[in-house]
Amino acid sequence: MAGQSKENTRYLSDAAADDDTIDFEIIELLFFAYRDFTSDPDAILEKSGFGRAHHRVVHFVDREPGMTVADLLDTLKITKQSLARVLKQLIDSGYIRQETGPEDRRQRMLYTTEEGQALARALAEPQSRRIADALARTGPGARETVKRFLAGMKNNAAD
Amino acid sequence: MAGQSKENTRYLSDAAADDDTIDFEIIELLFFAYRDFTSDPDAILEKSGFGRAHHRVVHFVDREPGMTVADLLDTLKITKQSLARVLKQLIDSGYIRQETGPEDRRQRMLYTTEEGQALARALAEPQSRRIADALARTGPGARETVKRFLAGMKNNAAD
DNA sequence: AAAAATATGTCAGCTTTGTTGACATATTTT
DNA sequence: AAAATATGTCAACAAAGCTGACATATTTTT
Repeated sequence: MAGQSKENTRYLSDAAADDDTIDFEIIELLFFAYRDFTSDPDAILEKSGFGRAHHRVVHFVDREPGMTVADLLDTLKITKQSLARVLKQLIDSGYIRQETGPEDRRQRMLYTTEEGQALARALAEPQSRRIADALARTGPGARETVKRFLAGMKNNAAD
Repeated sequence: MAGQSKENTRYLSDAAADDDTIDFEIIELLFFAYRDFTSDPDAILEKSGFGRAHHRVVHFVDREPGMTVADLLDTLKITKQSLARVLKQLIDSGYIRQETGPEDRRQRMLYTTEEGQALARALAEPQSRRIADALARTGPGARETVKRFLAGMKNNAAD
Protein backbone atom coordinates (compact mmCIF):
# COMPACT_ATOMS: atom_id res chain seq x y z
CA MET A 1 0.00 0.00 0.00
CA ALA A 2 2.70 2.43 0.89
CA GLY A 3 4.47 1.77 -2.37
CA GLN A 4 4.00 1.93 -6.08
CA SER A 5 1.07 2.45 -8.30
CA LYS A 6 1.37 1.56 -11.96
CA GLU A 7 2.00 5.14 -13.03
CA ASN A 8 5.05 5.24 -10.85
CA THR A 9 6.87 2.29 -12.35
CA ARG A 10 7.62 4.13 -15.57
CA TYR A 11 10.16 6.49 -14.04
CA LEU A 12 11.18 4.67 -10.92
CA SER A 13 14.43 3.41 -12.40
CA ASP A 14 15.91 6.83 -13.14
CA ALA A 15 14.41 8.67 -10.25
CA ALA A 16 14.76 6.13 -7.50
CA ALA A 17 17.87 7.70 -6.06
CA ASP A 18 16.43 11.17 -5.98
CA ASP A 19 13.11 9.97 -4.70
CA ASP A 20 14.92 8.63 -1.72
CA THR A 21 16.91 11.75 -0.95
CA ILE A 22 14.29 14.41 -1.67
CA ASP A 23 11.22 14.78 0.49
CA PHE A 24 8.65 15.28 -2.24
CA GLU A 25 5.89 14.06 0.01
CA ILE A 26 6.04 16.86 2.56
CA ILE A 27 6.81 19.43 -0.13
CA GLU A 28 3.49 18.60 -1.75
CA LEU A 29 1.56 18.32 1.49
CA LEU A 30 2.74 21.81 2.37
CA PHE A 31 1.66 23.14 -1.00
CA PHE A 32 -1.84 21.72 -0.74
CA ALA A 33 -2.22 22.67 2.90
CA TYR A 34 -1.24 26.26 2.26
CA ARG A 35 -3.22 26.52 -0.96
CA ASP A 36 -6.44 25.61 0.80
CA PHE A 37 -5.58 27.42 4.02
CA THR A 38 -5.15 30.73 2.21
CA SER A 39 -8.33 30.25 0.21
CA ASP A 40 -10.44 30.15 3.36
CA PRO A 41 -10.86 33.92 3.80
CA ASP A 42 -11.47 34.61 0.13
CA ALA A 43 -15.23 34.91 0.41
CA ILE A 44 -14.95 37.53 3.14
CA LEU A 45 -12.22 39.39 1.29
CA GLU A 46 -14.31 39.59 -1.83
CA LYS A 47 -17.12 41.25 0.09
CA SER A 48 -14.72 43.87 1.45
CA GLY A 49 -13.17 44.42 -1.96
CA PHE A 50 -9.76 43.55 -0.57
CA GLY A 51 -7.21 40.92 -1.49
CA ARG A 52 -4.79 38.68 0.30
CA ALA A 53 -2.21 41.43 0.60
CA HIS A 54 -4.72 43.48 2.61
CA HIS A 55 -5.43 40.44 4.74
CA ARG A 56 -1.80 40.07 5.73
CA VAL A 57 -1.48 43.75 6.62
CA VAL A 58 -4.62 43.84 8.73
CA HIS A 59 -3.64 40.62 10.41
CA PHE A 60 -0.19 41.69 11.53
CA VAL A 61 -1.21 45.19 12.57
CA ASP A 62 -4.03 43.69 14.60
CA ARG A 63 -1.68 41.22 16.21
CA GLU A 64 1.01 43.76 17.02
CA PRO A 65 -0.65 47.11 17.63
CA GLY A 66 1.73 50.01 17.36
CA MET A 67 4.12 48.32 14.99
CA THR A 68 5.85 50.70 12.63
CA VAL A 69 5.90 50.68 8.86
CA ALA A 70 9.44 49.33 8.96
CA ASP A 71 8.36 46.51 11.26
CA LEU A 72 5.63 45.58 8.83
CA LEU A 73 7.96 45.64 5.85
CA ASP A 74 10.33 43.34 7.66
CA THR A 75 7.55 40.94 8.55
CA LEU A 76 6.05 40.77 5.08
CA LYS A 77 9.35 40.91 3.21
CA ILE A 78 8.00 43.20 0.51
CA THR A 79 9.05 46.65 -0.65
CA LYS A 80 7.63 49.82 0.80
CA GLN A 81 6.12 50.70 -2.58
CA SER A 82 4.21 47.43 -2.60
CA LEU A 83 3.04 47.99 0.93
CA ALA A 84 2.11 51.61 0.32
CA ARG A 85 -0.63 50.84 -2.15
CA VAL A 86 -2.34 48.32 0.09
CA LEU A 87 -1.79 50.23 3.32
CA LYS A 88 -3.16 53.44 1.87
CA GLN A 89 -6.36 51.69 0.84
CA LEU A 90 -6.78 50.25 4.32
CA ILE A 91 -6.21 53.64 5.93
CA ASP A 92 -8.54 55.42 3.53
CA SER A 93 -11.24 52.81 4.15
CA GLY A 94 -10.91 53.23 7.90
CA TYR A 95 -9.54 49.83 8.80
CA ILE A 96 -6.13 51.02 9.91
CA ARG A 97 -4.98 54.29 11.40
CA GLN A 98 -1.57 55.80 11.98
CA GLU A 99 -0.10 57.67 14.88
CA THR A 100 3.12 59.60 14.98
CA GLY A 101 5.74 57.77 17.00
CA PRO A 102 5.96 59.17 20.54
CA GLU A 103 9.74 59.01 20.71
CA ASP A 104 10.76 59.16 17.09
CA ARG A 105 8.33 61.41 15.31
CA ARG A 106 9.40 60.09 11.91
CA GLN A 107 7.82 56.77 12.66
CA ARG A 108 4.20 55.89 12.00
CA MET A 109 2.75 53.49 14.51
CA LEU A 110 -0.02 51.38 13.03
CA TYR A 111 -3.25 50.33 14.70
CA THR A 112 -6.41 48.63 13.55
CA THR A 113 -9.65 50.49 14.05
CA GLU A 114 -12.71 48.72 15.42
CA GLU A 115 -13.61 47.76 11.87
CA GLY A 116 -10.09 46.62 11.16
CA GLN A 117 -10.06 44.48 14.24
CA ALA A 118 -13.39 42.93 13.33
CA LEU A 119 -12.13 42.21 9.83
CA ALA A 120 -8.93 40.62 11.10
CA ARG A 121 -10.85 38.36 13.44
CA ALA A 122 -13.39 37.41 10.80
CA LEU A 123 -10.63 36.48 8.39
CA ALA A 124 -8.76 34.44 10.97
CA GLU A 125 -11.80 32.49 12.06
CA PRO A 126 -12.15 29.99 9.19
CA GLN A 127 -8.40 29.48 9.15
CA SER A 128 -8.39 28.80 12.86
CA ARG A 129 -11.20 26.31 12.49
CA ARG A 130 -9.35 24.48 9.74
CA ILE A 131 -6.30 24.25 11.98
CA ALA A 132 -8.31 23.02 14.93
CA ASP A 133 -9.95 20.32 12.83
CA ALA A 134 -6.65 19.18 11.39
CA LEU A 135 -5.03 19.06 14.82
CA ALA A 136 -7.93 17.14 16.28
CA ARG A 137 -7.71 14.54 13.56
CA THR A 138 -3.96 14.26 13.96
CA GLY A 139 -4.19 13.24 17.56
CA PRO A 140 -3.14 14.36 21.03
CA GLY A 141 0.15 16.14 21.28
CA ALA A 142 -0.03 17.16 17.66
CA ARG A 143 -0.12 20.84 18.48
CA GLU A 144 3.28 20.93 20.14
CA THR A 145 4.93 18.92 17.38
CA VAL A 146 3.38 21.02 14.63
CA LYS A 147 4.43 24.21 16.37
CA ARG A 148 8.01 23.06 16.69
CA PHE A 149 8.12 21.92 13.08
CA LEU A 150 6.68 25.12 11.65
CA ALA A 151 8.95 27.27 13.79
CA GLY A 152 11.88 25.22 12.52
CA MET A 153 10.87 25.89 8.92
CA LYS A 154 11.28 29.61 9.37
CA ASN A 155 14.54 31.39 8.65
CA ASN A 156 16.74 32.34 11.55
CA ALA A 157 17.31 35.88 12.71
CA ALA A 158 19.80 36.76 9.98
CA ASP A 159 17.85 38.44 7.21
CA MET B 1 6.45 49.29 27.15
CA ALA B 2 3.43 47.42 25.84
CA GLY B 3 0.23 49.34 26.46
CA GLN B 4 1.41 52.86 26.81
CA SER B 5 -1.33 54.36 24.66
CA LYS B 6 -4.98 54.48 25.44
CA GLU B 7 -5.63 52.92 22.05
CA ASN B 8 -4.35 49.62 23.27
CA THR B 9 -6.45 49.43 26.35
CA ARG B 10 -9.59 50.27 24.45
CA TYR B 11 -9.91 46.94 22.72
CA LEU B 12 -7.95 44.65 24.95
CA SER B 13 -11.03 43.70 26.88
CA ASP B 14 -13.07 42.96 23.80
CA ALA B 15 -10.33 40.98 22.17
CA ALA B 16 -9.43 38.77 25.06
CA ALA B 17 -12.15 36.28 24.23
CA ASP B 18 -11.15 36.12 20.58
CA ASP B 19 -7.53 35.65 21.44
CA ASP B 20 -8.53 32.55 23.28
CA THR B 21 -10.71 31.07 20.58
CA ILE B 22 -8.66 31.89 17.53
CA ASP B 23 -5.40 30.11 16.87
CA PHE B 24 -3.32 33.08 15.85
CA GLU B 25 -0.15 31.30 16.83
CA ILE B 26 -0.30 28.54 14.25
CA ILE B 27 -1.74 30.89 11.64
CA GLU B 28 1.41 32.97 11.91
CA LEU B 29 3.78 30.05 12.13
CA LEU B 30 2.29 28.73 8.90
CA PHE B 31 2.73 32.09 7.22
CA PHE B 32 6.38 32.40 8.15
CA ALA B 33 7.13 28.76 7.40
CA TYR B 34 5.64 28.99 3.94
CA ARG B 35 7.12 32.40 3.22
CA ASP B 36 10.63 31.13 3.78
CA PHE B 37 9.99 27.69 2.32
CA THR B 38 8.91 29.18 -1.01
CA SER B 39 11.83 31.59 -1.11
CA ASP B 40 14.33 28.73 -1.11
CA PRO B 41 14.31 28.04 -4.85
CA ASP B 42 14.33 31.69 -5.88
CA ALA B 43 18.03 31.87 -6.69
CA ILE B 44 17.78 28.89 -9.07
CA LEU B 45 14.61 30.22 -10.65
CA GLU B 46 16.22 33.55 -11.35
CA LYS B 47 19.04 31.87 -13.24
CA SER B 48 16.53 29.97 -15.40
CA GLY B 49 14.49 33.10 -15.98
CA PHE B 50 11.41 31.38 -14.56
CA GLY B 51 9.08 32.21 -11.70
CA ARG B 52 7.24 30.31 -9.04
CA ALA B 53 4.43 29.46 -11.41
CA HIS B 54 6.91 27.60 -13.62
CA HIS B 55 8.27 25.86 -10.56
CA ARG B 56 4.90 24.47 -9.65
CA VAL B 57 4.24 23.20 -13.16
CA VAL B 58 7.61 21.50 -13.52
CA HIS B 59 7.28 20.02 -10.08
CA PHE B 60 3.91 18.38 -10.58
CA VAL B 61 4.61 17.17 -14.10
CA ASP B 62 7.84 15.66 -12.86
CA ARG B 63 6.07 14.02 -9.98
CA GLU B 64 3.22 12.62 -12.05
CA PRO B 65 4.49 11.96 -15.55
CA GLY B 66 1.76 11.63 -18.13
CA MET B 67 -0.70 13.83 -16.30
CA THR B 68 -3.03 15.71 -18.59
CA VAL B 69 -3.57 19.43 -18.84
CA ALA B 70 -6.89 19.01 -17.04
CA ASP B 71 -5.15 17.13 -14.20
CA LEU B 72 -2.68 19.95 -13.84
CA LEU B 73 -5.39 22.61 -13.82
CA ASP B 74 -7.19 20.73 -11.09
CA THR B 75 -4.03 20.42 -9.03
CA LEU B 76 -3.00 24.05 -9.32
CA LYS B 77 -6.53 25.47 -9.15
CA ILE B 78 -5.87 28.11 -11.77
CA THR B 79 -7.48 28.82 -15.13
CA LYS B 80 -6.26 27.25 -18.34
CA GLN B 81 -5.33 30.68 -19.68
CA SER B 82 -3.05 31.24 -16.72
CA LEU B 83 -1.50 27.85 -17.15
CA ALA B 84 -1.15 28.21 -20.92
CA ARG B 85 1.32 31.08 -20.72
CA VAL B 86 3.61 29.34 -18.29
CA LEU B 87 3.27 25.91 -19.85
CA LYS B 88 4.03 27.22 -23.31
CA GLN B 89 7.25 28.79 -22.09
CA LEU B 90 8.32 25.54 -20.46
CA ILE B 91 7.56 23.57 -23.62
CA ASP B 92 9.31 26.08 -25.86
CA SER B 93 12.37 26.05 -23.61
CA GLY B 94 12.52 22.28 -23.71
CA TYR B 95 11.70 21.53 -20.08
CA ILE B 96 8.36 19.87 -20.71
CA ARG B 97 7.04 17.91 -23.67
CA GLN B 98 3.56 16.82 -24.65
CA GLU B 99 2.28 13.58 -26.10
CA THR B 100 -1.12 12.90 -27.56
CA GLY B 101 -3.19 10.75 -25.24
CA PRO B 102 -3.10 7.10 -26.36
CA GLU B 103 -6.76 6.45 -25.65
CA ASP B 104 -8.28 9.92 -25.92
CA ARG B 105 -6.41 11.76 -28.62
CA ARG B 106 -7.76 15.12 -27.44
CA GLN B 107 -5.69 14.87 -24.31
CA ARG B 108 -2.10 16.06 -23.99
CA MET B 109 -0.05 13.99 -21.61
CA LEU B 110 2.72 16.00 -20.02
CA TYR B 111 6.27 14.83 -19.31
CA THR B 112 9.43 16.51 -18.12
CA THR B 113 12.45 16.27 -20.38
CA GLU B 114 15.86 15.46 -18.93
CA GLU B 115 16.39 19.17 -18.38
CA GLY B 116 12.97 19.53 -16.82
CA GLN B 117 13.61 16.68 -14.45
CA ALA B 118 16.96 18.15 -13.47
CA LEU B 119 15.34 21.51 -12.84
CA ALA B 120 12.57 20.01 -10.74
CA ARG B 121 15.04 18.14 -8.57
CA ALA B 122 17.32 21.16 -8.20
CA LEU B 123 14.38 23.28 -7.06
CA ALA B 124 13.17 20.65 -4.62
CA GLU B 125 16.55 20.14 -3.04
CA PRO B 126 16.82 23.21 -0.80
CA GLN B 127 13.19 22.83 0.21
CA SER B 128 13.77 19.22 1.13
CA ARG B 129 16.81 20.12 3.17
CA ARG B 130 14.84 22.75 5.05
CA ILE B 131 12.17 20.18 5.85
CA ALA B 132 14.71 17.61 6.98
CA ASP B 133 16.37 20.11 9.29
CA ALA B 134 13.08 21.21 10.78
CA LEU B 135 11.96 17.62 11.33
CA ALA B 136 15.26 16.68 12.93
CA ARG B 137 15.00 19.57 15.34
CA THR B 138 11.40 18.71 16.15
CA GLY B 139 12.26 15.25 17.35
CA PRO B 140 11.53 11.60 16.59
CA GLY B 141 8.09 10.80 15.30
CA ALA B 142 7.66 14.33 14.04
CA ARG B 143 7.41 13.26 10.43
CA GLU B 144 4.27 11.17 10.90
CA THR B 145 2.55 13.85 12.95
CA VAL B 146 3.42 16.59 10.51
CA LYS B 147 2.23 14.50 7.58
CA ARG B 148 -1.09 13.81 9.23
CA PHE B 149 -1.56 17.45 10.16
CA LEU B 150 -0.73 18.81 6.71
CA ALA B 151 -2.95 16.24 5.03
CA GLY B 152 -5.74 17.29 7.35
CA MET B 153 -5.32 20.91 6.35
CA LYS B 154 -6.13 20.15 2.75
CA ASN B 155 -9.64 20.29 1.38
CA ASN B 156 -11.52 17.06 0.91
CA ALA B 157 -12.37 15.61 -2.46
CA ALA B 158 -15.31 17.90 -3.12
CA ASP B 159 -14.08 20.79 -5.20
C1' DA C 1 25.11 74.81 12.98
C1' DA C 2 25.71 72.00 9.14
C1' DA C 3 25.74 67.59 7.16
C1' DA C 4 24.44 62.94 6.98
C1' DA C 5 21.44 59.33 7.95
C1' DT C 6 16.84 57.55 8.70
C1' DA C 7 11.64 56.76 8.28
C1' DT C 8 8.24 57.44 5.48
C1' DG C 9 5.69 58.85 1.29
C1' DT C 10 5.05 59.18 -3.60
C1' DC C 11 5.49 59.14 -8.82
C1' DA C 12 6.23 56.40 -12.81
C1' DG C 13 6.82 52.34 -15.18
C1' DC C 14 7.50 47.42 -15.41
C1' DT C 15 6.81 42.13 -14.45
C1' DT C 16 4.54 38.00 -12.94
C1' DT C 17 0.65 35.63 -12.34
C1' DG C 18 -3.80 35.48 -11.75
C1' DT C 19 -8.80 36.63 -13.85
C1' DT C 20 -13.03 36.71 -17.58
C1' DG C 21 -15.01 36.24 -22.03
C1' DA C 22 -15.04 34.75 -26.63
C1' DC C 23 -14.00 31.80 -30.08
C1' DA C 24 -11.37 27.84 -32.86
C1' DT C 25 -10.01 22.98 -33.56
C1' DA C 26 -9.85 18.25 -33.00
C1' DT C 27 -11.91 14.38 -31.09
C1' DT C 28 -15.20 11.63 -28.63
C1' DT C 29 -19.81 10.68 -27.13
C1' DT C 30 -24.63 10.76 -27.72
C1' DA D 1 -25.52 14.64 -37.33
C1' DA D 2 -25.33 16.97 -33.08
C1' DA D 3 -23.54 17.76 -28.68
C1' DA D 4 -20.06 17.53 -25.42
C1' DT D 5 -15.21 17.55 -24.20
C1' DA D 6 -10.03 18.70 -24.12
C1' DT D 7 -7.18 21.86 -25.48
C1' DG D 8 -5.41 26.20 -27.48
C1' DT D 9 -5.50 31.08 -28.30
C1' DC D 10 -6.67 36.15 -28.55
C1' DA D 11 -7.65 40.23 -25.94
C1' DA D 12 -8.33 42.93 -22.06
C1' DC D 13 -7.83 43.49 -17.38
C1' DA D 14 -6.52 43.16 -12.11
C1' DA D 15 -3.69 42.13 -8.03
C1' DA D 16 0.49 42.41 -6.10
C1' DG D 17 5.02 42.24 -6.50
C1' DC D 18 9.47 44.93 -8.35
C1' DT D 19 13.14 48.99 -9.41
C1' DG D 20 14.59 53.72 -9.58
C1' DA D 21 14.17 58.40 -8.45
C1' DC D 22 13.03 61.95 -5.64
C1' DA D 23 10.61 64.72 -1.56
C1' DT D 24 9.83 65.71 3.39
C1' DA D 25 10.33 65.53 8.09
C1' DT D 26 13.08 64.26 11.74
C1' DT D 27 17.00 62.48 14.21
C1' DT D 28 21.87 61.61 14.60
C1' DT D 29 26.52 62.65 13.66
C1' DT D 30 30.21 65.60 12.73
